[in-house]
Amino acid sequence: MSSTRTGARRPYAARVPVAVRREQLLDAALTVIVRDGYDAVSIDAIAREAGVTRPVVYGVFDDLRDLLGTLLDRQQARALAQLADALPPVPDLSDPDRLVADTARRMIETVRADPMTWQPILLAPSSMPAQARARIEADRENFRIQLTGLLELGLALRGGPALDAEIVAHAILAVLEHFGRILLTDPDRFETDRLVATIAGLLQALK
Amino acid sequence: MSSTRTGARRPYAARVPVAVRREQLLDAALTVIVRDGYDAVSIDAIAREAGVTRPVVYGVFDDLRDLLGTLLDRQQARALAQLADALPPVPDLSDPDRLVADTARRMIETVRADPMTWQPILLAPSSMPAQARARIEADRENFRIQLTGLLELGLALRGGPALDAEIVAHAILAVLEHFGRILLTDPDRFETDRLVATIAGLLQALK
DNA sequence: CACAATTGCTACACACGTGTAGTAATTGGC
DNA sequence: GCCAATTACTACACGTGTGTAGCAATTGTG
Repeated sequence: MSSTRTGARRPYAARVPVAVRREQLLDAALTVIVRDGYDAVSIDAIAREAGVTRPVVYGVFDDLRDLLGTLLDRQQARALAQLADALPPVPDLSDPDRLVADTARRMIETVRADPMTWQPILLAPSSMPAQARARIEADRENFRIQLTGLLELGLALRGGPALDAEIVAHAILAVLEHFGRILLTDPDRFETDRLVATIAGLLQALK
Repeated sequence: MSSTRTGARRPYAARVPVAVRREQLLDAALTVIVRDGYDAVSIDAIAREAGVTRPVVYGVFDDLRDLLGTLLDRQQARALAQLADALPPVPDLSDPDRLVADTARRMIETVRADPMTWQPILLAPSSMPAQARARIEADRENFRIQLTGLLELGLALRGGPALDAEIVAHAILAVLEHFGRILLTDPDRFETDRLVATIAGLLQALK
């Protein structure tokens, strides 16, 4: 375990009210996840990262499941808020292609701006607790359903070809997530403009 | 550890030559991975799955890293062989759209036919050993490069719009993998014909 | 400035995985 | 049928994570 050398007493960590410690521990957990991956997450690792001992963590959370669930609540809220900001509140339907391109640009910039929030979502590994995976998956599904609706509308409005909106929504989301992952793992690989330009080109080709 | 009740001697597992045991252990490891995930893989779990004790495993492999590396060799070879079978050996360039649709159908059927092989590749989690991840990623990259070349050729040949072939190749691969994952986790969700029809529709829309 | 509430630490018992030394069962060849 | 080579098992020492009981330091309040 973490340094059980008997004799020298460990210097006390700053005394901090529970509510603050809670946030610190969630931050520590996120840091560990982003830096070392989900596999490295343990009560012990989080305590170490936060500079306290394990009993301090147990004083705030029941166990790792409880802690990660709470973290997910927080990160889910942040991600959804950012996503809502990136999506157009009052879509200007007069130029659908431009609308799509602008929205894509805002989403790219959103991920670039806060990778800590997006990494655990876009790079969510199977080792994540099943409960957490299910909740992320539910959000994803929800987003996909909205996207499907938009597509049906858009395809009709734009006079494009008759396509299976559900499948296309799956495909679009898969592409979004793929490039989201690239933005996280290798941010300099593709410039934002290049990605947006390709989207615009594809839309134009679909006349 | 696994049942250390002293007294009753464990019945001997069938005596088997090393070469056979090696394959059995690889099969056991794959079973554990597919059923319980990478996190559940351990020398102990594999030994249990194979119905032997840990020292038997250590008699065949140095450690877990060695075992998983060997498994990856085997599965990589199987997957690449299946993929090669699915791709057209002598592409008929007279009807590119049909060629793409037929190839897609064969790939879908390939994944459906042998999910055990494809799950560890398509659902490869971050908890996988870095070395193994790197090798799978190298194959993916290789495939993507070939795809990029085909696209440049195809886009020119087909008289489609000028597009960023590299980005489009990324996107296509992301979509392929996404539907591959769906085929594994929820095989009945989309019928093969429906997927192929959507591809055909998209191609047609891109005239 | 003392003291009680709060916060943090040490140390333990337990669980599970690793890797190995020593021993026992099996089995094919004589 | 015996025996030596092969294969498998038991039992141990060790490492790392969990969860908790009991004690120690800190701090703000009277």
